[in-house]
Amino acid sequence: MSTNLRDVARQAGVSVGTVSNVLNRPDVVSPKTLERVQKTIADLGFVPNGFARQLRSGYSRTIGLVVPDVANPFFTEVARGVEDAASKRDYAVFLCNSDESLEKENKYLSVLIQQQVRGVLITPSDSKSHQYENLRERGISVALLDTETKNSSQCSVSVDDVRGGELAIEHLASLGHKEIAWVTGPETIPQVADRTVGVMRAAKIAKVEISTVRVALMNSAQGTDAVKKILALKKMPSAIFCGNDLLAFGVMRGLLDAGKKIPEDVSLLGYDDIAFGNSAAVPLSSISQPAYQLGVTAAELLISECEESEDHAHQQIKFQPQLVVRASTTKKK
Amino acid sequence: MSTNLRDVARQAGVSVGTVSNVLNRPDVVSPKTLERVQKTIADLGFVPNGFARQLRSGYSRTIGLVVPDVANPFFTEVARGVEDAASKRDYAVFLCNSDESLEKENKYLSVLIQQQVRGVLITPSDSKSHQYENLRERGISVALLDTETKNSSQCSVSVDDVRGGELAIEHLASLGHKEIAWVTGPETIPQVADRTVGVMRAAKIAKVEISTVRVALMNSAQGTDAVKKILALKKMPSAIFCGNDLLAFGVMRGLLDAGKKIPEDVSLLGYDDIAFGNSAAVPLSSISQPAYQLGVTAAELLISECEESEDHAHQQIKFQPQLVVRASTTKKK
DNA sequence: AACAAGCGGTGAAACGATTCAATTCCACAA
DNA sequence: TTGTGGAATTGAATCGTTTCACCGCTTGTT
Repeated sequence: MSTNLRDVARQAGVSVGTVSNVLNRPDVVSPKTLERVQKTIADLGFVPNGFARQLRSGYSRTIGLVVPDVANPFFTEVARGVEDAASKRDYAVFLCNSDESLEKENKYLSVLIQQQVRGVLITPSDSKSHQYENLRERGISVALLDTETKNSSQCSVSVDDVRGGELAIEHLASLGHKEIAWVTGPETIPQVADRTVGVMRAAKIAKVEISTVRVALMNSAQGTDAVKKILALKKMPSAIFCGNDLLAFGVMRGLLDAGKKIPEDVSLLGYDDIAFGNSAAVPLSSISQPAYQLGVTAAELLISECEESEDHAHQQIKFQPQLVVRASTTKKK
Repeated sequence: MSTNLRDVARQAGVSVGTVSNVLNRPDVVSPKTLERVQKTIADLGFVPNGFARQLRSGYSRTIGLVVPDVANPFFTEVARGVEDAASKRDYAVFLCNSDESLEKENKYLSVLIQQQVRGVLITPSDSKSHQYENLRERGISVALLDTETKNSSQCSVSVDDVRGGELAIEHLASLGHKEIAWVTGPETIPQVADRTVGVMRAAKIAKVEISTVRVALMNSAQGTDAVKKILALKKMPSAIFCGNDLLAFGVMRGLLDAGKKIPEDVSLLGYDDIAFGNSAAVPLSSISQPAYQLGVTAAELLISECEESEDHAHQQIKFQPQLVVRASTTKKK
């Protein structure tokens, strides 16, 4: 079979304990021995057996990442951030797509328990779920990703979605728009709910009228469908704000197909500022979130929680969204 | 700490062997004992330690997925396919981004060995690498993803890149283009090399002149940079074919910024047919690959290889690319 | 010379499951 | 009563690490 510690020890003429030290505490081994053992390890192509290591030490070096859908460019960026940060700390990442289904989410959490992950980074698909306590009881750290928590007994990394909603409406209002359509997904999604809060708050202050257009899934196809509903509104809005860029792309296509000009006839604003916004038919104005940074920060926070569990102070980090103006929004005529 | 087999055994008044049998071979245990032990397990909330189980049995239920970059929409789709298929079989997936660096790739392979994955799905960043043999010797199955292998001793799932290159040039030639720029990455990437073969073969037949413009990384930024090189060519080509859509988006932006009209001044053709092609400034014609299907098929193949290692027949599956014509390519004036 | 301190290194005891040869149990036949 | 065979159960060995008490050896101090 594959070579093990004992083989290396025999070959290098030392004890297994010493080889283990070379691996885990190189500083306590004499340089001469260190080098010899390292050479043997390289020669034999030895890689320690993770199970045995973890069995003995009680801890794995893996974390789970549960997101609604990596295919959503925002989460793709987040995932890269998580992966890069974890890799830097020599952690491996399990990728799980919950598709915003609580059932799938729970199934994945069970799998992650079985895999004995050290921690879990999760974007909950639902605001209330008790499963997390179950994980904690088993000694698995949990940190919330792209979700705020009022509960100070856990870490969270989020973007201020309320502020994002405000920023959007403030921008459109400042351009003179008084009737705005807000195209978004189900309110059960925490981010959606928060953005709506911001939208409504800013609308009240700026005396803007909001027509909410609800879609079931926040993807491009549903955006195109939503255009029919928008065109059927009693009064055609002069600006449209979409819950994310995917939705906005769909809306853009629907509008263009319907013969509307952007931004001359209607201004369009997205959310997430994904990379393709620049290359869109009309370069898309959007609310930018630091997705990659979000992932990196979350992973670092989670891992440090895992490793210093004693004196770890839970942190709730909140990033600020930013308005990025491109060609799709302009002054109301 | 958490309860273990011994605790259960003591509590139920049986030996650890019996408890293990209750878990793994309930049929050999007498009904009376079975029931008693199961009740004890439930009472204590006992969950077997996966490490110990796997250490002894030698097998895990995890696979590794190594791709150049999940942030590339093509691989994002592939990853979703892999994840969905693996999840259906109760396997968990480790996500690894090699960034087309052999060094990173090898580092990740070591990590995967440590994690004792059952199999690895990899898109090699380099055509020649011996590390895979190393994995096989350790009993880890390896299947090639988006890469063909002439070696019938391993599974591979790929798309016919040579044909893709041909399709592209045949399309452009049929529109009357005689000078075509081929914007692509390093030939060390197998897909790139194959597409080039197809390009050259079709060009020869159609009597088309190809100017190759090489970039280091196949992303949007480098596409924009490449435009300078294209504009500096002795003779401006009437069509540009890009190694992937990301590159094409960059080229598109560069061309538009330089005042060129697409497709009137120059036709532009991409590769991968990613979802945003439709929403681009000029809807992008492209060569489409069945990315999600590729991922699903690869994962199923790998897992079946892992589980029936004895009588497993290695398969090399090759999908066919398809031309998708949108607005960015047209007849030469 | 005696002793302490420190460094390198050793090897056996965990970790928590699975496995399997050995043992006990029990019913039934001789 | 003894013997037999099969089913149920046992418990020690095993997987490949990490950890830790302990042992020699060298060096420095008094």
